[in-house]
Amino acid sequence: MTSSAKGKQSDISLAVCGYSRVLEIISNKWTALVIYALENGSIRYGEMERRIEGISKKMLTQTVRKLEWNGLVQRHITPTVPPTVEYTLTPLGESLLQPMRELRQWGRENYWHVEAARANYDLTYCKESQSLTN
Amino acid sequence: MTSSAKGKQSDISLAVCGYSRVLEIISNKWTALVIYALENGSIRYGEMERRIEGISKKMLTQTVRKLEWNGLVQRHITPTVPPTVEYTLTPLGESLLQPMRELRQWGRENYWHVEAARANYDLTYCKESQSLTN
DNA sequence: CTGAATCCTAGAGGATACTG
DNA sequence: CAGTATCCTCTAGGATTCAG
Repeated sequence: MTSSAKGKQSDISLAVCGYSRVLEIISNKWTALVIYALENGSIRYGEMERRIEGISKKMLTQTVRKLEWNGLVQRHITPTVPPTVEYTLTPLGESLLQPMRELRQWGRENYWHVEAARANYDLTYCKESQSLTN
Repeated sequence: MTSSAKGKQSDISLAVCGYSRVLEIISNKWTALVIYALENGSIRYGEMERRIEGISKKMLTQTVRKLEWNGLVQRHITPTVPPTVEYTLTPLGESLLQPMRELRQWGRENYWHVEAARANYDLTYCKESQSLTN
């Protein structure tokens, strides 16, 4: 529609695309897992660290800070000694849960198709192992 | 539920999480835009290049190849001179459109909230400019 | 027209040590 | 407990050139 008559130029742009805006927010390595950990309610820093396999303090803090910066997560400090810090999804963050759940659902249902396609591609074009796999 | 009685150990894992599996597929810089370009049917290489603002041949080819590898896109070559190459979403690729549209919709509706949250965060914690913005 | 091959840089992310 | 601060590696992605 945009390119109906004359204007055949680029109509798809990183800066404008809604996909890209969301991906800019959730496409980091650990972001989805942190949201995942928060989807059932508030949780403390240490428990997130324990629940998310393989995450380091640095990456956890960095991820959770960016989420807070984006307004998806609320950080609440109780000034005890030692400190107690609770993280919670904001309403904005919760509104993202539904679309993300659908994505997760797609992954659960279809990932085996993806793996099959990869195996087939490699077999077809590479004969033996590797290619895009390694 | 998984960690009800005793097992308080990590129950969220990159290797298993459905989110992460999907993100592994669509979280590259140009992937979403390429799928976007394909959502209304087959399209040729050159037209994708023209429609997607700022993409280079290298990245277009790389992105589209990975999509093909994952079974989301079908590549069809007509051996004319010069060659004609058509790209089309496979049924698997089309099945991803719905969840992605919801993500895009979320972005369109809520991105301004995100920007507002960022501005507020920066104002609160940094007084002046930069922080995570730069 | 549709790529492949090189070279290069910025930044994401890991390992480790230290702290209020 | 909940982080900071450094240092270092690795690779996604850009620029450019060549080719069937």
